[in-house]
Amino acid sequence: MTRVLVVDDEPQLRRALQISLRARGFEVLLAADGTEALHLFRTTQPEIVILDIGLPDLDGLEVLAAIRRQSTVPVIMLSARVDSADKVDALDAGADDYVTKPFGMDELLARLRAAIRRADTAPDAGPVVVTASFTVDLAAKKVIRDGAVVHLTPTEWGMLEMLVRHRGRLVTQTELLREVWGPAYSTESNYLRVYLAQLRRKLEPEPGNPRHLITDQRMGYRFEL
Amino acid sequence: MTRVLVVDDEPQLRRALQISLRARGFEVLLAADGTEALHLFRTTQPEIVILDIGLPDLDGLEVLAAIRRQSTVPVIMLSARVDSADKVDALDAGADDYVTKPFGMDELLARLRAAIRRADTAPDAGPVVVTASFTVDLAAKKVIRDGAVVHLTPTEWGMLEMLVRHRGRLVTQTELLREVWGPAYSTESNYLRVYLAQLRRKLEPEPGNPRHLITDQRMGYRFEL
DNA sequence: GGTCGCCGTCAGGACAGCGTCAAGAACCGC
DNA sequence: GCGGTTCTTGACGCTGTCCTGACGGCGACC
Repeated sequence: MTRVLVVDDEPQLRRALQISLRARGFEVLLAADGTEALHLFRTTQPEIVILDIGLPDLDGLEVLAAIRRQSTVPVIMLSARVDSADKVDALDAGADDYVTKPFGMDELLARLRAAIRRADTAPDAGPVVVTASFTVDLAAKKVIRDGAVVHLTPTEWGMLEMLVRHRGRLVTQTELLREVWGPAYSTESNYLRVYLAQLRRKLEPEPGNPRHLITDQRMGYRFEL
Repeated sequence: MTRVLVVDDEPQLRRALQISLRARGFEVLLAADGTEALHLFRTTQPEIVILDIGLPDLDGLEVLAAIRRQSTVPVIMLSARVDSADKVDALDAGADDYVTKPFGMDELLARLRAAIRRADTAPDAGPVVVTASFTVDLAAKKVIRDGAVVHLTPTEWGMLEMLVRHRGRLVTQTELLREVWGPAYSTESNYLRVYLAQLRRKLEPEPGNPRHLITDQRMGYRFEL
């Protein structure tokens, strides 16, 4: 199901969009301000974003810039202002489309479909997770650090993928074992320790003092951005 | 220089667009009706099209459909009608954007830039992939190296095409087998190894130390530019 | 303060997967 | 039918990956 992130500070409009989009088969994620929007974006990686330009905390264009730094996901801007200069700014900042309020739901949906269609024909548009030290491209199955591709073995990649998909959350040893090595493996004979050390050596700036691949003693491991 | 095809039956608007676009560094091609537009499109292959929806002979949507049958070039529709249904039809028919008359030249130019940027970032638009060592023309099914066409067998081409279409991404052995040999083949009996070696011999400067046709042990293969 | 469990580290052996080669089978155009 | 191209297959050496066991450090708990 296609996930769409809707960012707008008007509760009525949010609800209207939620209902219309859900009826069209979209999975709808709602955010009322820029901070919430960016957090939701990072954690859920939606396929498309509808972004109001006037937000209580951050400017819509700032949110757009932050999204563009880590993704090429289609973004449709909403605005109450018909001013032509605003449109120009938004489109040049990397917006894919610009719709002025009030708008017909039909038109918005059509522009949504057009944006998704364009994104679908572009093969590259993969979800990308960016940290301060490296970038993980889940679709391409590759990691980029200092501009170069870091070579990972299948097991290393399997662990990293599992951790990144659950970024921010704790993943137990048992979960990792079952996911990477298969359901039969549930007791650990230090596979994990060896491979996690390997990942840290390849990815962490200071492998001895990890920032992203965190271990929670006696619980499991955690990936932080 | 970016070529833009402008299709509109109003001479004044045509001239205005021609002047503005030429001042912005575009090469402008003008057509006054649908037939002329399609002819010009086929012969000149412009990078972007601005297409009025109301034309004397063909409907703008028909022209759009004809273009879409042979190209994914960005098309921006113009219309005097603010009717929401028209926008929906145009966008669903494959238009990339929709601008209602009268419009500000700034806005049109911004939408033009946005459309071109999208097309540039979508590798799908350019069916030619260039590397440091050779050039792959996906549309013409040709590979050129050192100025000469490299002869590839159908199977070799199938593998290369699959890899190039997913350039940068990892492609698993199973995916390759299914795509090139058909869905029935899912286990590898060293077809891949033989043909990949063949491709490397024909394309890589150092076949023993490949730069573009990379293998990720136990995972699959990857095409790098 | 000692013991115990958990984690990180290291190095080495086993082995599956990869690259390579060459020869036979299948296919195609003439 | 014939020559040439293309595809398939088997064998073999080698490299990268995986797993293992041993060791040391650290904190928790008794």
